[in-house]
Amino acid sequence: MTSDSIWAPLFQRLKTTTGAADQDLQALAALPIALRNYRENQTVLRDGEQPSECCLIADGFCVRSKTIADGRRQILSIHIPGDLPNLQNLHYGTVDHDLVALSDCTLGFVGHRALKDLIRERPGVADLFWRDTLVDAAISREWIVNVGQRSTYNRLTHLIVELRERLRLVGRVIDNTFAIPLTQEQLGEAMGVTSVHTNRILRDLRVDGVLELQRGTVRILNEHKLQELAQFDGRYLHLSPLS
Amino acid sequence: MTSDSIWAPLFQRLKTTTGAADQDLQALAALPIALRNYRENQTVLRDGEQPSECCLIADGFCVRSKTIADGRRQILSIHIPGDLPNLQNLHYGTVDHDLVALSDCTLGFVGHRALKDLIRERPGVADLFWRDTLVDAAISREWIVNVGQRSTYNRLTHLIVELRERLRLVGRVIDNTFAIPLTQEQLGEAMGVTSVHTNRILRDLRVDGVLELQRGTVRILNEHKLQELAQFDGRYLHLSPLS
DNA sequence: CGCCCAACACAACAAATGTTAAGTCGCCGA
DNA sequence: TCGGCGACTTAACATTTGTTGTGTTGGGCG
Repeated sequence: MTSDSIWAPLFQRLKTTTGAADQDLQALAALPIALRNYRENQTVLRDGEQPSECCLIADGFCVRSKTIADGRRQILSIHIPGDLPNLQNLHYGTVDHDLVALSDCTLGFVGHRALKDLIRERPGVADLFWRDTLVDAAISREWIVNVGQRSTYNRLTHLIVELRERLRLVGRVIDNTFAIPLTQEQLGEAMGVTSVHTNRILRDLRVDGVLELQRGTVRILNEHKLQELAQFDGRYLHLSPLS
Repeated sequence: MTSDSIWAPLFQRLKTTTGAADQDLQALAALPIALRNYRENQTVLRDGEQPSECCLIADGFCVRSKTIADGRRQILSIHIPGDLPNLQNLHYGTVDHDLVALSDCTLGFVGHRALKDLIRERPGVADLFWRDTLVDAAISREWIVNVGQRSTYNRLTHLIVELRERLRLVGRVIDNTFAIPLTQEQLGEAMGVTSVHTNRILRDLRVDGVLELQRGTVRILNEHKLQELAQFDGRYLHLSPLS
């Protein structure tokens, strides 16, 4: 994997969603970055750890998750190529959740020292990163709405539409088909329901001709119905520089 | 209200949770700030708005909330004196939720221009603010866990314990009694359940001798039971500079 | 090739939560 | 002082979701 292809999804996203200056991106691309491969289900960061690097997802899918005392697990966010899932550790030491690879992944690691120096040197980079963490927070808030208020049926479509919009940004949607490499158990953990119930809802969506999910790939059967169910308003993704 | 008392809760929190430099705090206190009073239920920021100021809660309680198409509402976070609930608008223009006063409130408003200048001039202030938004995000993630995985009974105790810890930081807990000025309907909106069910759970907690909630004030009846139910692990609040 | 195991599928029943409806309480303003 | 209204309380019933259990499927690996 070349330096270009490591940074490509992040830069692609930043260029369309922010007014990122080319010099700032070049400065990023010049950072020393260590590539590491993770396998499906491998833990990248563990709750309580104090990492000294931030990671960039170059390829593959990861999730943030938390496990509570009785063993139940909640998936907090799904991360895709171009995401920086632990920028927050630049400002506080301890991760308060797990980061787990959903699929085989390639991650790039950049040391805090180098990042902090770059941020001081280039306020534009600080702005890009800060904004990125704020959009991440906005996505978390919408996730709360999804889990708290939408019916499971609508909830699943909303989750899928959000993921599709984010995957589009980094060129991962082809022919309206895209990867969502979560098992039904994991989808349930993302939605706050059991795998049995997730299975019920997926069957309903299939029977109703809305969408199909097979071996980690979504196929949209009826875009109109999908939109109607998801009630997706993407403003919270802040896709344009001024929004 | 004097300039001191406006900034006091924020400074109190920053001093214990971060290694805030006195000069940075003094620079903050010197910012031009416009006080405005809001009444119970008054909307401070409306979804879709493009504010040109950030606000500081000097006194009172606010909530962030989102309303979906069918009218259901989800409360996303509870904000207390010392909170900066819309710092994110420094980096993207549009608010993607409502901010509503729960009680009569006094808010201080500082213009984006002045804040941005200060941030450029004093990287220490930028760090304080960035960290603040990151802790806000961590609280949102725990909120997802609460709504997604905990039983309603445990969920309510967790919400209450979190609020107590945050209120303690700004000196708003006296004799283990503190304000939580949400109606049962609003508590339900925070937890993703109906007001009827909230009422049931509150009765159970009262009958079980855990806590009582009357006219917006919590009284803890059995601290040990409360802890057991809430399973509260405050690490996500990042209360000390190194955590 | 055939075994094995995780993921998927689905049914029956149990538990949690929502809905609707009714009545009570307590405060504020006319 | 009284009336009204929003918040609280509770019950009965409906619906959603969880639990348990039992098969099936499909792909990796000896």
